[in-house]
Amino acid sequence: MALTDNQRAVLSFIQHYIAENDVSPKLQEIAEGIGIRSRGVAHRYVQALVDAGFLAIDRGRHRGIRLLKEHSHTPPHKDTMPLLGKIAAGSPIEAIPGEDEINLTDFFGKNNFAVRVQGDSMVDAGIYDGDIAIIEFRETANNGDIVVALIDEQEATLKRFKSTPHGRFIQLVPENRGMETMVYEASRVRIQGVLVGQLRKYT
Amino acid sequence: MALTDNQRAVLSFIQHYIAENDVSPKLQEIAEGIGIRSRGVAHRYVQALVDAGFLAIDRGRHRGIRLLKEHSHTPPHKDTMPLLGKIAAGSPIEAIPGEDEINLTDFFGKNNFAVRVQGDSMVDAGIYDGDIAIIEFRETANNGDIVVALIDEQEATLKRFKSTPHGRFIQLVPENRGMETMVYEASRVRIQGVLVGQLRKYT
DNA sequence: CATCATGTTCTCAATTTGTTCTCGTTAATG
DNA sequence: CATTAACGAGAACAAATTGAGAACATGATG
Repeated sequence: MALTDNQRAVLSFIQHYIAENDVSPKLQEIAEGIGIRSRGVAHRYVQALVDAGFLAIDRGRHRGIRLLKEHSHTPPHKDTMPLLGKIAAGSPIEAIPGEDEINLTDFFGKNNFAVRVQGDSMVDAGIYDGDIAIIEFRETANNGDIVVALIDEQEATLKRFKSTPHGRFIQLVPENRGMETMVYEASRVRIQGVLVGQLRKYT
Repeated sequence: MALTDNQRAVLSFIQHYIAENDVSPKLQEIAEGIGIRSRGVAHRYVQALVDAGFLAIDRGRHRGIRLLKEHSHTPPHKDTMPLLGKIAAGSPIEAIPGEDEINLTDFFGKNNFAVRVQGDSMVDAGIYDGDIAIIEFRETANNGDIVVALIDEQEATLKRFKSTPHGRFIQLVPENRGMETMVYEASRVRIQGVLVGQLRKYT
């Protein structure tokens, strides 16, 4: 039996909600999630999905919806990529399972976030406009690190970090011939993270 | 058995409290922690968590709650990273769950593999020795693509691809002033993949 | 021991949520 | 036109969940 558009929407909403929150949504939330106001209607959809075999419910229980099959549209989402040491000469490349699978957090570490780089101030370090910078949360940096620095609690910028001998001043050095080093009192600069990697995507 | 919203809140509060203070909270503190006033109610939640197997209590003892399983908030293994559009000025950066989580395969695509780049032949394209190149499996390329090419079934190399007008010859162009373009008969060159992205890790 | 703080058990009431209905609207179809 | 299906709103009810606080038992402490 085929599902109606709204039934599919509800199913999808529930799947995403559970993926995100580990618990099922309430009928009220489902209703809002698909843009209606009536709990009763939401219940009707859920019941239809139960009849169709996609869901089960603990009757009466709050948040009592359970997903049944991985009927879902999610093929067991693979999040890794094989890393080949050398491109095998001769034979067509084969991904040897378990060869060495890398993923984002294994490769760069855990306590990180990503930001899209805007501007050309670091081109000479190989960091281009549009690249994604991988930043580790940290509040301190060593001389020579490339950091995300917040200036006057206002402007965030990616620059190479240098501290003057007595630590009174901080230099933020662009890697771009043609741009000039900026110098601030240490109190005006707050380090938000240190560059640990970068991504680039060619389109 | 599934937990109710407040039961989860209490469990989370206890976990955090213990992580912070090394001892379990008293019922009064639990109550305040989740925004209620009644010790009795707090006790009811704790008892429910005991029944569900998350906690144990030394009956009567003050601060007598113990955590059981690492049922806790151990994320199985996170493979994504938050992508921040802009670094929020002012406040410390917070990872907003679901903000925009990227992972390797989402970002670069599916049918890919990774190779460590050896040599400096592409430095002027911003591809450095030691970078990881993300390659999409393909056997054909367009002029201007950066490809992994296998020459004489022997040597694999990363270069920019150009085909001569009639397709008889293939130029493999390094992006490095000081290195020269290589030209081969088309039959000697096999494309193994096209560069779609790259990673760099700073150590 | 005396006292207080804390844990435990209980009842009562309020609120939230799930469930079942009816009603009206719209669109498609014969 | 009559019929049917899908849809949305919302009322009404039952049950789950929640909150307050009294009363008592027991641990902690000087």
